[in-house]
Amino acid sequence: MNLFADIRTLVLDSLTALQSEGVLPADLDFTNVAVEPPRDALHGDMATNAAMVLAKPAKSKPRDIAEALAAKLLQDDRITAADVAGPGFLNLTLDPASWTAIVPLAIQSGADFGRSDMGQGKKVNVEYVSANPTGPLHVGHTRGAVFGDALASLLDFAGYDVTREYYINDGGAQVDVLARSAYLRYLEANGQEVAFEDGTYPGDYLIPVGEALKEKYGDSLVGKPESEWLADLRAFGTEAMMDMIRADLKALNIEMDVFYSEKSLYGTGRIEAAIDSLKDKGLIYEGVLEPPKGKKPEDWEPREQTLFKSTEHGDDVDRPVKKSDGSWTYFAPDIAYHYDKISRGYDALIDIFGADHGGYVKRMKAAVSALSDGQVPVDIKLTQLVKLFKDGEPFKMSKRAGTFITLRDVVEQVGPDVTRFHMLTRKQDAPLDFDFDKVLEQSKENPVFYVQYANARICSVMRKANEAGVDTSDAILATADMGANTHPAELALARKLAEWPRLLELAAKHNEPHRVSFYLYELAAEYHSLHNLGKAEPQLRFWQADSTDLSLSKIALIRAVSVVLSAGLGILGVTPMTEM
RNA sequence: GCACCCGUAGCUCAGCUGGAUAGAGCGCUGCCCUCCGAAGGCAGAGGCCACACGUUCGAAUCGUGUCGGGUGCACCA
Repeated sequence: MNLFADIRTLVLDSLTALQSEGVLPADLDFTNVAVEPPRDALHGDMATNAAMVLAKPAKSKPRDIAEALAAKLLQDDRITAADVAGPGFLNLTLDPASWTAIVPLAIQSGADFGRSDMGQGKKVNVEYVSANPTGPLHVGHTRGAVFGDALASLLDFAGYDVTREYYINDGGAQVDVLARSAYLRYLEANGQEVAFEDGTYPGDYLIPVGEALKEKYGDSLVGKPESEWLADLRAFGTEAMMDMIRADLKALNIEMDVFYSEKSLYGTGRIEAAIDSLKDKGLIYEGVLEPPKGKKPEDWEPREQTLFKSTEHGDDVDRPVKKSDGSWTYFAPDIAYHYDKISRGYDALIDIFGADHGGYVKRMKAAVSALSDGQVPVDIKLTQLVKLFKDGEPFKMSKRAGTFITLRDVVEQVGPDVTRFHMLTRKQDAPLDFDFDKVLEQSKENPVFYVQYANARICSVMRKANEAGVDTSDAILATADMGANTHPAELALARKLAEWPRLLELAAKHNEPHRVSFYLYELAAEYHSLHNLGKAEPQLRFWQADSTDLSLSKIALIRAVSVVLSAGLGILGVTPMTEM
């Protein structure tokens, strides 16, 4: 299915043959031999660097190896030309049928076209969003949510066994604040005037929580000391917030497999067990940290604490797991949480954090490395900020000014599809501009639209053909003769389609779903280009009134484009549009 | 002060495992609708890939350093 992989196999086989013939020495390492699309289409269909990679170990000239390899490769039916170029590149031209053979395959596979087994069913845990359960999700969370979800889908498509997980930070002081804030709203619901001081959450979203509390408790908690209601309200508030967050995620079509509670780690001995595990490795000690250099806090004083020797696993300084009063730091339950993930048998962990957690990466990696004895790789992806624009003007989020932009605000204004695609048009670690007007613009300036438009155009052509009485069902198209697709622009499109399985594996290997977005844009561009050629050259139109066979041949090609667009959009979590 | 991310066309950004003449969109200059959706396409101009050194047959890509921008920096979460 992956033509590039097929040809690479052919190249390796040929090299092996050359070895047995004594042309090449026997002990060669082929791992760096690549077969890839050339940058310039004029160089042919595929290029291999085999000769240059092997020249030194084989102690011969690159061009000599290339010549010998070329002769071997030409014996294969699929290879119609093999030219040595530049320092020793071997440019291969393939029989057009090799490319167009991808079309019926794509149509038969449908939404599964490009699925890979590279993951070999390995268990991967992708943790994302993990926002504190103290309020609605905002735009910053949106990016992490979309990125994490698309990455999870991508890995699933690449053959991994993926778990989508959310870590609920319901164990710290911030849920006490939530409980107190909810209590104020409860008093309000009971007719009292309240003031929201610093250190409380004044957001409107707690008003219904206050009313629900009145519903449940009547006025029985009014005037009671905190000790009588704090624990109950913490649980009540957290649950209410998580309901809201789940609904927010649902609005973006995100569903988690696991919600993991931080609180569930306390009082169960699990934090202690994780720390003990580190202690067994000699990585826990009592000590005093140096003050941070260059920026000495006013109230700094040396304190003896329980520390994790994270420096032994690549961190810059050792990190406290207990505060000086003996209680756990935030880091301790996080260690326990990752210990739990490891013990659940994952082969790899991926954490997606906001950019403001950048300082947390090294210690987390150190912890996982220590806990798993370096056996479980953890990749931590930071998602950069989203800059919001309206009418080309930037505007800032500010809780105080009341311009607190929530995930819900964004999705309600532009819809989940546009939100998701646009958030994936940049690498996750580069800042992203989000202009409420531009993302809705219906022009090629807007990649979301451009890709959707290509699919809509294809569907439109097929509708036209249908109206004329041509059966364009996939069953028919999959058997269409591809021989009529010989024009360079048609072959270019087929070539682009053939890149899909390869691209997908690369995107999955690097944990970079944005590559899918860029590929889809390029594929759409190839399609639009061919579509327009039909205006000047009627023989390139997809729907040929005087020949059903010809029409089916050409429509099969673009149906395959639609299949790949749909599969790619599916990974991004975007619904393909059949008309606009 | 330290750590992490970033520096590619006027602007916003791609660029794979190091590979050939570094790509796209916007903007700019022209052109293409009696014709499958012009919501599109084609062509042109525009680059010291921040800088320096190193590794290499070969560096935008890898390494080190410098400069510039962003973010985070005990006992918060």
